[in-house]
Amino acid sequence: MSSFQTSPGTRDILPPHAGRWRALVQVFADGVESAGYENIIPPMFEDLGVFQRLGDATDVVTKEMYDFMDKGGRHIALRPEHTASVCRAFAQHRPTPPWKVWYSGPNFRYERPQAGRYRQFDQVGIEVLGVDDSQLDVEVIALGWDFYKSIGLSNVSLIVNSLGDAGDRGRYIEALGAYFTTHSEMLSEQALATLERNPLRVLDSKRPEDAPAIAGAPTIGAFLSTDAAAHFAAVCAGLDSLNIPYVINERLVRGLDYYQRTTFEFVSGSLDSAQNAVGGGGRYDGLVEDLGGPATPGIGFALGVDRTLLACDAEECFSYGFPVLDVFVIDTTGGSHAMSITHQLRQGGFTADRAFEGRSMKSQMKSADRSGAQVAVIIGDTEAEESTCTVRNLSTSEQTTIPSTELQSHLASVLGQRQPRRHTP
RNA sequence: GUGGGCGUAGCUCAGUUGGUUAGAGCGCUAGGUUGUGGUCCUAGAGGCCGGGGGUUCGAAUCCCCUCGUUCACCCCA
Repeated sequence: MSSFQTSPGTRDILPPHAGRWRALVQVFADGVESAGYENIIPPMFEDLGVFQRLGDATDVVTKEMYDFMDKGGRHIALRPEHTASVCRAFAQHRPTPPWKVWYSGPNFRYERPQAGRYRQFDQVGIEVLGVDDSQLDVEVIALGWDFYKSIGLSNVSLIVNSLGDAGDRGRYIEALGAYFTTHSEMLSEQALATLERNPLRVLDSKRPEDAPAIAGAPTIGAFLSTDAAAHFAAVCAGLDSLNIPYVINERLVRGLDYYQRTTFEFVSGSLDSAQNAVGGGGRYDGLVEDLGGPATPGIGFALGVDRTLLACDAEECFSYGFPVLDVFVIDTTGGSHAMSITHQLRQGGFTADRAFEGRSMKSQMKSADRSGAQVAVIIGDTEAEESTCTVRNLSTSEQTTIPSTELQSHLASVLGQRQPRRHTP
């Protein structure tokens, strides 16, 4: 046992998993960039106040924040999510709306780790600021939906709801609180505690004993203003016209307090754990203003990278093959030929590797085999003396010896032409 | 924060009612093959049995504490 291990809720993403991870982010980036979204990289920590705007009643703010005083006496917090940072960035830099951005990176929440839940966890996501149009809601949801399709996930369902405008939400929460209070004898102890902080969140309880009370609770639909109801109907109609299947669930309330109007969640049917929500988002029209910016509508979503990959494992999709080399260079004369040949091949655009420490021919051949290289280039005493090299096809075991000067052109004819590396001027 | 399961080699795991020097498979290294991989054979390296305390002549094994991990609640991606 080594002296140090990763801190609870964190882990090393090792190869080959890290390669698959990066590939997933790449697919996401390609998808949203083709829709006009540009990358934003906010800092990993901010003034605590930025995140307190997420809501006093959310656990994310009240008990899960990684916060500390820095040496300058500032109260700092590691970001628990990206949305608040993006809105802070908008308020700070005032870019011209519409501002369409995407991000990818780690977030931090102090929770007890379990399946699909870590203290440092990665999300990819998008945010759009400055557009109040139900068609944008449809675009955002569609981009999330299309991403899951593009990595091969089929067992993901989309759940949508509307929380109405700020006023609707307030009236609904009031009615909900009144209802649960009169039925408090039907609620679990935990649900009663939740009721104190935020009646909306009681709807999230997974405890069976709370189910009857929740089933009889008033639903948000009846409280929507004319505007909010029309907005939601337009979103649903848009999803219909794009043939994106969805389920309306009036019990869907998202975890952060800033959501208004459209909210949605992507749930994997292949994850039997409690963490089956692989992504979620919604509209947050008041957040930029809360952070000191101009009144600006906003909408976005975040997808959990870990959970998405867990879902891929369950559905056996988005498999990742480790990168295969073009060439493995074997040198039994001490290694200096391998050093120069791999360097030249890499400059010529070939992927190439070699062994070190002057190992035996057999050992180097094993390394070549494990590397997955298509051909081995072999330099032994004979080749060194004659300025030749032996090129061996590792799948057919055929090999020929050629003059060293013809190596690159020979490889190009065997493996196909490669683009030489160029240096940016 | 609350509750349950589990910690033995790099990995997956055996280990009898407590009893000498803790094992296997895979992986790794080397040799069999005086320049040639994937199969096969042989050998080798690699363990504070998570950590600390206790019971005992004797503890991987029993007890307590602790740390880690895992699952659920809570909450969330």
